[in-house]
Amino acid sequence: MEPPAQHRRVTIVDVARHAQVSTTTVSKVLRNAYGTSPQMRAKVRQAIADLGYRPYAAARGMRGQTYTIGVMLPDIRNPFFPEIVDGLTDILWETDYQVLMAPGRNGEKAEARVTEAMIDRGMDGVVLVAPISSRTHLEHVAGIVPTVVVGRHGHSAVYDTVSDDDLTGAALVVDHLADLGHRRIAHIEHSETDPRRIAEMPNAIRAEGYRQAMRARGLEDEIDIVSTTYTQQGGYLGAQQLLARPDRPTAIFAGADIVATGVLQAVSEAGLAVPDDISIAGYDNTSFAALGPISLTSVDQAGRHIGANAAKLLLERIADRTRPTAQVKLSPTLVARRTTAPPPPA
Amino acid sequence: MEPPAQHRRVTIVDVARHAQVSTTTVSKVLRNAYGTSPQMRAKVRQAIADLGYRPYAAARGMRGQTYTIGVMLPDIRNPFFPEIVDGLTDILWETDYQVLMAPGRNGEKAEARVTEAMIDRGMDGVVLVAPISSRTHLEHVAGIVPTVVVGRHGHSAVYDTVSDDDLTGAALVVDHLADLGHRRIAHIEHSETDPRRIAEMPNAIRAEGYRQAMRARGLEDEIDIVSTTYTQQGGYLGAQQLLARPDRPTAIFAGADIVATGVLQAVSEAGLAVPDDISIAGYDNTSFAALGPISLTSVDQAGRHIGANAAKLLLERIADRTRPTAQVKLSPTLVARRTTAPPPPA
DNA sequence: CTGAAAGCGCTAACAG
DNA sequence: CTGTTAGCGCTTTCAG
Repeated sequence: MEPPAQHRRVTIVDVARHAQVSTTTVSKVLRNAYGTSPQMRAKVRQAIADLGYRPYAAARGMRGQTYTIGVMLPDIRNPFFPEIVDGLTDILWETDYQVLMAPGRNGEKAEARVTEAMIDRGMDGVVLVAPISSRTHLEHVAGIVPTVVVGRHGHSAVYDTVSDDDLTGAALVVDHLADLGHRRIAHIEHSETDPRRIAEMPNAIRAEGYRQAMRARGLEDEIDIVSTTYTQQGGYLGAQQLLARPDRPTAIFAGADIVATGVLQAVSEAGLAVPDDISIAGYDNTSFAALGPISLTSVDQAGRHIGANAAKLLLERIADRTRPTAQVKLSPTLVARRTTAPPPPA
Repeated sequence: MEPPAQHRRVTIVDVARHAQVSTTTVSKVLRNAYGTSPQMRAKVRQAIADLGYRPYAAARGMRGQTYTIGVMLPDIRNPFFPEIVDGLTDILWETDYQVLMAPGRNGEKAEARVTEAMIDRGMDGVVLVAPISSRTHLEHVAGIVPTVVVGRHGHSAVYDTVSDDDLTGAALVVDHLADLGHRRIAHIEHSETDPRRIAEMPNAIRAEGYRQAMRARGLEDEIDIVSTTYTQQGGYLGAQQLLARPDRPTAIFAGADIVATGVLQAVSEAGLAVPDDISIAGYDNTSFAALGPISLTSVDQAGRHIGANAAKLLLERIADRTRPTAQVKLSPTLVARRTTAPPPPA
């Protein structure tokens, strides 16, 4: 009857002893595995409750699963990503899996470090949101751990993907602006120079969608793209360039809402009124866009659904690593608000 | 000379064999531990490079450290928290530690789940940002794993704290508004009813700072607090209540910038102009506040410094779990922008 | 259906 | 300074 040593954790052995069964049985109950009688289960469950036992995930990982899912986010400042995380959590909350996130910082080195860290920690699955890493690296990761890639196009035989139809999304914006009467519609993109990634990255596809839509409207001569980054700063600098043009655009299509925030900033500093002097549209329809004083026209890509789909695909793949990969593509919609209006009279 | 089995990880045994040394030696080199000759180190390093070996963190955790630090964030939407994370990462990036984050979702149950998950995964240390859990729970966690609590006041003998002087911060806002000539200054707080937490939570202390400052300016009869939450939605609903008052306030002090976004929304919908009809101030000085069209007066609490301090304290505590706990308190500053101005003439 | 025993990859004692 | 050995807590064969 002596008290347990101050800092020793309750282990499976303690539970087994308390319930008068073997550790194997306890382990089976823990995993809801096949082959335990109801009485055994009840006894074990009681012992677990009595002792306040929780399995040590690190140890479980040595033989089986860690019940941990890693989510790599490119940028924790972009208000779009929380939507995806919410969608993931909605699904995973009901399961035994714990979600752990890490910032990829929009850099190949940082992303490699994060993915390696997740692999080394024995994570059962990973969700990579808008990764910039090479396809080779993504497939390498997916070869080791079940992987879902979010927001990146392209078909892979080893990982599942969930993405938004960025080509269509960009066209929605261009058409909306052209319908309002704009011709000089400029675009601010997140710079992408690697040809191997151009076909896959959402930012590159939005830019391509912009080009195609401009051509479709007979505005090929008005195509005007500034390359910066999907950050507030990127939007600010990009807009400054555009506003300095001799024939400045009457509308700016920012590749992401976070970019639009910087654009608004630059436009306001230039003493221009939105939408009277210039129209602004974003992409992502973050809660920021809906905000009264901002009221930004934006493309909604249903981040929560994206996240939920990613979670489901990941669970399926964890359950069966050999099933064929799936590509889920969701359709965006345009939410027109007060930052877009007909252009000022020439 | 046969190739290694397709999917077996390279282990410390492989490295030891390749370098013709014992696993102990490899382990020591890995940890930069005392007692290895330069030649040994070189040989081992070479073998590690040759084989592309990376230690399996889950296994290391069984005996020693996992080289993982957990960060619990209450709300991944609040743009203030990335600042803290950046500060943490600045320091931890140089070390072997990997930062993994999880959302506490502003709920006691969710927080318990997250802290347990971190403990169960053998994390070497945790940073809890603005936790709402009971002090008992915090001390329980800190008794198991080195812990730094951020943004919560109160002295503990088992965990270190880093916080902002919220009492002063709130006073800065009230004084600023009172100096401009406001008397009917209202405050929107994040509701706190648990008496045990009132003395510790930053939201409660900001509210108290507001009360004290109002009294100090002889405005005790004008004290007007609405209790909601530190979210955009909370700000929106809180402002709607305030604007419906028969004698509506001429200034609203929102307890956080994210709250101010909702306030701006409600004010705009009510057809009021900022700052001509009503002044608005926030707290946190997020990048959103600096934004041109918003230009929100706010209190800067140097999130990056908070994060860096937390990281340093945590590393110190991991190195020496018996050193006395420290309480770092940083001083906020007011950043006056365009959402505050003298009240409209009565 | 249940249990005994081996071992996952690593580190910590302890010898030499 | 280096190596041998014994586990960490759990899951997994494999017998009973």
